[in-house]
Amino acid sequence: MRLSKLVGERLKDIPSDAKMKNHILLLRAGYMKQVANGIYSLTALGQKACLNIENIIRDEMNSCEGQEVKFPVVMPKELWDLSGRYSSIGSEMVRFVDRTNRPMLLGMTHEEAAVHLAKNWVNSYTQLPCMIYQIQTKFRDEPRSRGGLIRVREFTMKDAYSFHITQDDLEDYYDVMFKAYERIYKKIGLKNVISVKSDNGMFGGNASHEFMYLNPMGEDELVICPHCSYRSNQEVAESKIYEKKIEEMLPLEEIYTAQAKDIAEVSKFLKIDSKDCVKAVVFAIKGETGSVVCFIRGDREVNETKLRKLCKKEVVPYDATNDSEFCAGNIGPLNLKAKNTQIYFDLSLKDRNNLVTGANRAEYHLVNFNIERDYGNVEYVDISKVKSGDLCPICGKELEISNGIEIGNIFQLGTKYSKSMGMFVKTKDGEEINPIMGCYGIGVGRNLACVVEENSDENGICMPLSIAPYKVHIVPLRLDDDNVSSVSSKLYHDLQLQKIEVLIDDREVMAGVKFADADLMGMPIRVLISPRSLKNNEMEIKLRKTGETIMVSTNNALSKILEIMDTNKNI
RNA sequence: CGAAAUAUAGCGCAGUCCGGUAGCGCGUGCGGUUCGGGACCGUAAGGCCGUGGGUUCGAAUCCCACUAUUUCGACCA
Repeated sequence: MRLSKLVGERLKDIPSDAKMKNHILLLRAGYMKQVANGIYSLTALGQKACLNIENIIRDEMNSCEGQEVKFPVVMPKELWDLSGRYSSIGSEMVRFVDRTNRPMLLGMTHEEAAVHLAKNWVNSYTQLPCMIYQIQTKFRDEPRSRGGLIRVREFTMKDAYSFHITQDDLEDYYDVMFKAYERIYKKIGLKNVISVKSDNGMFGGNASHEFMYLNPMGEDELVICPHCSYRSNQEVAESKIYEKKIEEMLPLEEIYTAQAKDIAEVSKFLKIDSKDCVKAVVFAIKGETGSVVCFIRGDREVNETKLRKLCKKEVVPYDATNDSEFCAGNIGPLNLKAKNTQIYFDLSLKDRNNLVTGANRAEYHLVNFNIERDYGNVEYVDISKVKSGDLCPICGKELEISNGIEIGNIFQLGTKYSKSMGMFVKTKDGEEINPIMGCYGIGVGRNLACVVEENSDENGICMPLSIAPYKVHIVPLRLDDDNVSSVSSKLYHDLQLQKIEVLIDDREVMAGVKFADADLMGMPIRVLISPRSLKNNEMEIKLRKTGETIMVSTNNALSKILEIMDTNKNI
């Protein structure tokens, strides 16, 4: 490709909308252009990089006996009614009607399509296990996209679906996919990746893991044990937070606490540790009247995912300030007047006494509150977020919290979809069962964004060889020099004959401009051809990532480039 | 969906307070001098000032509504 013809402008200024490094660089280097909120066009650079990632994924899926298929982007409502997800998924799914007024939707995931495709020709255990996958556009009407390709509404993703007779068989295959994912991240140039236990969310099912690219800008909070293998998404993380503090019970007393409302104010007012306070957190139930009140130790936060699972309702944080049912700022278990309320006590309150809690009366709190003595026996449940310094549920040592970007996930679905959609296979014994399913996703663009996040410097992107849109970037200086012109165009054609993707900077501009653009776009191998080096019949090969420079004779340039590409798969 | 900000040339921005027919830098075309890290000189093109309404002799500027984008929060496989 001739750079002068390459569509997509390179920007000197930082686009004012971009915050994350990958977003800034992909825009500045001309890999993509925003069309609308969370919707981008890719240029040839962006598309080639994505295709390279897709092909790495494709190879790995094929090596796991996957069969590449293609599901439709648009599906009829009835298909999704079978699984119940047409109604259970909210406005992130785009719904519309076709011209005959038939309700349709845009695919945001394809479990239903996968079962629909497989159910009619998979009838016997002899056909299982099998896996089908696709690489295709998904649309999710995200309420808030951000970070360039990190979180978008329209994106390309590989999604795979496997079918099994037994749970053991699924687990074996799950492990095969787990390892394939690890190879994929390594190949595309992402090192800082870990896997964590995750929530099953709208998929339902049993075990699931997310692959996380560790990054402080990541939207997911991860709980990691540095001492053992425990790694979990905060949503489902557990910890030992049990800190007994049992003293002689003192008499319950109502005291004036003025305007002190939140835990920070109350503990400061009373000069006590926030761990000795009972925090009340109120949630509303989506689509229903009534509320959920959680009591938790003052220094801790409620994990909404855990709470949702526990009460089996969609709960959302609720501002009780103007609700006369509650005396906001002074809510406590004792004398709580609110009706139609579920109450939960977090484990963090167990075996602690002489606590401070709201008196359900403005400007008053109770001190020396002892749950069993003053309120009664309660069942303590785990609804707490894990905090840094909590103890690992496996090894008991201190946990750490990190942020990560989800770059892939694998789920054990169980029979949720095969059952609801009536897919049956006959076992060896002639029994008809619903096959057990797994599903496995990777977002292509998000992975590209993470690769750029990890592989860049102050001058621009350092594309890994494996996914670089062009492997070699020829930079001829002084194209008005006949020798430079002919030597560089010969190398250009020779590389093309070798089927190597090559970019040549055929613009008659100053050296600095060419260098800056080459750094920005980030092709891994740069070949500099100039009158100066040609005097010695040489050209200069420079590796973008390491800065390493190799002088090579004109005759040996091609073979040297091939050698570099062969031996430096990791540049 | 809640809070805030922004919207002027391809990109980055000034002009808005205090109304008088739009400017800077980069980029782009042309001519020239340069040219191994974004060089310089000259010259030219490029804007319905987000959209709609209002006030006014006159609106980028004041008022109202809407829309889009961004940030924070809510939400989210």
